[in-house]
Amino acid sequence: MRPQKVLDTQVLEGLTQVFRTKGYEGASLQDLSEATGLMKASLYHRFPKGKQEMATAVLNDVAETAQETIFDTLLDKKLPAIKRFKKGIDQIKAFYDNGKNVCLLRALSMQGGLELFQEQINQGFNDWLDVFYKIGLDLGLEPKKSKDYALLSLVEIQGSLVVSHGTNKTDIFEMTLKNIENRYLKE
Amino acid sequence: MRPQKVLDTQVLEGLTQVFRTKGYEGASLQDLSEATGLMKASLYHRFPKGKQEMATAVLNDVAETAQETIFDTLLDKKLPAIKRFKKGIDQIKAFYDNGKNVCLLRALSMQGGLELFQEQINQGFNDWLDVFYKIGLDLGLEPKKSKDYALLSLVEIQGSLVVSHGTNKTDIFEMTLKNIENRYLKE
DNA sequence: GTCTATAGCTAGATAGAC
DNA sequence: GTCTATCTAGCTATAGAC
Repeated sequence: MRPQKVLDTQVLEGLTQVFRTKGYEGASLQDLSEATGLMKASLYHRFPKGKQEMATAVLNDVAETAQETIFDTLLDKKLPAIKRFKKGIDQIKAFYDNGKNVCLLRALSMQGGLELFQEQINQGFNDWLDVFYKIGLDLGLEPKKSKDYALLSLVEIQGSLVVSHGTNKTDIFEMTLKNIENRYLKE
Repeated sequence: MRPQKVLDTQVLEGLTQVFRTKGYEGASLQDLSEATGLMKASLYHRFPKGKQEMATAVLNDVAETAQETIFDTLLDKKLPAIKRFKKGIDQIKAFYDNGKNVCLLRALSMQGGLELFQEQINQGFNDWLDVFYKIGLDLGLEPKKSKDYALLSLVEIQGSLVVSHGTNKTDIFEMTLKNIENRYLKE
């Protein structure tokens, strides 16, 4: 076995970058090749089923990252709810690079990608809702109110990313996160 | 002059449909041809600069539609503020076909489209902010609060469209509109 | 104004040398 | 495991008949 020229994690980083910014149809194998430092044929060696498999791998990897950096923080029962909530918000800020990153789920949600990855996209959004619901309960919200707040939080995160990106004002994202935080903490 | 086989308005409808669902890079001339009922060469006759000109025309047309159906309604000084606000919300619901439509500004906001149409996209979002700001004032909000509510409304509309679409639950969009309405009207 | 035909290029994907 | 070379199909765009 010959050694890998580029580590799997680096390849995933490159692929993620491209799919995030260009979407599924917009991402060409040439883009993916340049971003990873591997020739197209080498990408096919690692992902025999081609572009679709690359996107699936990226979706799984990003889901795992969100789980480990954000969700696990929010639900870490060793910390008091308020503390881990604030830490989680910071992680979200970092996850989206202060609003400069497009959400991968959104990027793959256009026709062409949506049909192929509907299941993972749906699962991805629902994971966010679940986690916000649970931390809401831990913060003392009634179940119904916690469900409402969870949906509202997800909607505002996604919306602020869209508007931040479209208007080129990333402070909209940060302000929105602050608002979300205040809504929970004033309870 | 030979008569048009398809009316300009119908061509624009077809183009809009495709750009909305597939984005800029994802929209092929074949897609656009099928959606409009015109051969590719005929599309080039009407839009000599090609796909980019088609997307620009669509952006302008959608902006005009938003102006005439939503913005003019919200700012129609002949009606009391509360009445036109409620009417405007209904128009927004119709504009996005109860959450089933993707927002064109968002669809064109991926890399590939964003650089080309940044100005129109930015203008589009700012038009929404302006109009919400003005109706907020008319409803009696303080300027600062009206500005906050305007941004929040835009963020929630965009976010609810993303989440509705990604989870295939369009009632999220309608519920969000209801929440936005209530936030203004309880003041 | 619309069409058929096609240019010229890039897409995703594969074969096979090393 | 990575590469060069190549295939076929699709892409945007254009030429020219009607």
